[in-house]
Amino acid sequence: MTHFHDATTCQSCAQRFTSVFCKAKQEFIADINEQKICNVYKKGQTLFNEGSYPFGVYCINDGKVKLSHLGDDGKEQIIRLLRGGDVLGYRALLSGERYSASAIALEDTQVCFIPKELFISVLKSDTGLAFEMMKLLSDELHKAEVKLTHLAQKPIRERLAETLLFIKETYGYEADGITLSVRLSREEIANLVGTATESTIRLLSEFKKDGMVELDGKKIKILRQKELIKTANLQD
Amino acid sequence: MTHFHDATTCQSCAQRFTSVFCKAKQEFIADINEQKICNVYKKGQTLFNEGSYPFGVYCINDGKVKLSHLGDDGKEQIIRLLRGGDVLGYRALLSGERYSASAIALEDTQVCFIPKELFISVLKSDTGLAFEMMKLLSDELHKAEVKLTHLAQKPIRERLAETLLFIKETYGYEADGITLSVRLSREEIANLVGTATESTIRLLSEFKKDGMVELDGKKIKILRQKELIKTANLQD
DNA sequence: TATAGCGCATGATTTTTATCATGTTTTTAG
DNA sequence: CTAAAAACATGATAAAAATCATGCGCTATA
Repeated sequence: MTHFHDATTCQSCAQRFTSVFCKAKQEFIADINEQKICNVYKKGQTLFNEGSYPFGVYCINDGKVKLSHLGDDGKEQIIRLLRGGDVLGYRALLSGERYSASAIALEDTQVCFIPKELFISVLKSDTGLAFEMMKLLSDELHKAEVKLTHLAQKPIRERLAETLLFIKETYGYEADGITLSVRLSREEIANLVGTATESTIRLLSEFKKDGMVELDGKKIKILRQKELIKTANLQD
Repeated sequence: MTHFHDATTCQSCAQRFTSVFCKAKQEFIADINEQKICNVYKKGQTLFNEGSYPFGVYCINDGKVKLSHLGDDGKEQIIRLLRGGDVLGYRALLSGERYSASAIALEDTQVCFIPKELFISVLKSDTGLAFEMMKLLSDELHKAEVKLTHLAQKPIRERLAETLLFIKETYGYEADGITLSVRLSREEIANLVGTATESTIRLLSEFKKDGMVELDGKKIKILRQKELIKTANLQD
């Protein structure tokens, strides 16, 4: 079983320099530290469910989480991948709606929960944090718009290559420097790319044949990142 | 040529009850009123261009604007449609980046420009407005995520029906109660749906044959909204 | 007012992608 | 440890969508 760092206080939290909250004033960090509730979710467990009401925000201390939407026909669409330092659950809270997506742990994950009232009150008194939140939302909106454009305009082959690079950007490599450090099923990759599972499987096999990746079950190694970038046909 | 209402002051502006700014405190509204610069953009004119730096936010007083992205291969993707009361340009400003999309007037449009420094300083001092902005961003993010899911999972026929309904929601009908009150080219509709222009033309013809719409050049009349909703296969 | 160009329309064809079918391998649970 | 289920893989086929091609009609403009 995964072993976690000590995160009993926000002041000693491993994420204290990476999270949005690092910009909050010390006094508020102390408040958060008092009221936060830490929790460990095992792989596959749900932090919150689409359709339910938000009671606070979640702050990932260590681990990996996927945020996914159900399409009108019940098919999962993975909207975002989250890692240590990321905050989630704020979107529904800020727009005063139910959760529009479910959050599920991709591996054993340590999470701090910050109650709604506290979050809102800190946000009200700490302008810096409010601006950080606005920046965070703006960045997410930007990413969503770019993804939207690619989804509308790029063929699946390019989108799969892009998705593999995105996974690498998000979670990085294992110690060997080439294995993606997350285990996703082919179906999950498909739900990230926005395609059928079989298409993903087929294209991954092609990428393997082309020598760009190596496949070993759910372990994916990136052998030629440059070619993958070329395959993804990215401008930036 | 279009004739516009008087909008010389924010206090008498037709949008003073609908815009996000309606939640700003009176004192700040007065500041904005002093520093704003009003302008009329003719159909086809650009308010700002993807890639350039934002110097403020734009507030539509009256008119219609499209916000669009260029895909990596240069194809337009329409991200949002805006109308009187809508604000634009804030995303890039808040995340401190260049514009990631261009804003182009779909018809003669009256716009107020609010300089960056003023916008930021009001946002700093007016918590209510900051929360409104966070809510706005959250709502946009939500819409983008839903659109993303539909783009990934729904066939073009459903997406076109949904787009027509979306246009209706955004701009409404003309006096006759059935004609969409915006003139978009087939290509623009395609760039909203995320498909090829020919596919859009073909499907619109089908919708016409099915008696759901009536086509008269760029004039589109919705004859059977219920069937259109069914065709869009929407859950909510 | 002639005409070049654009937007609209539609047919034919090709490409892309999803679906169905089937077998194999890997996990999971009893 | 073993059976059942889930995940992976791959071929065959069907469906969806893009592309190419052509023609028509409107409109901007020289």
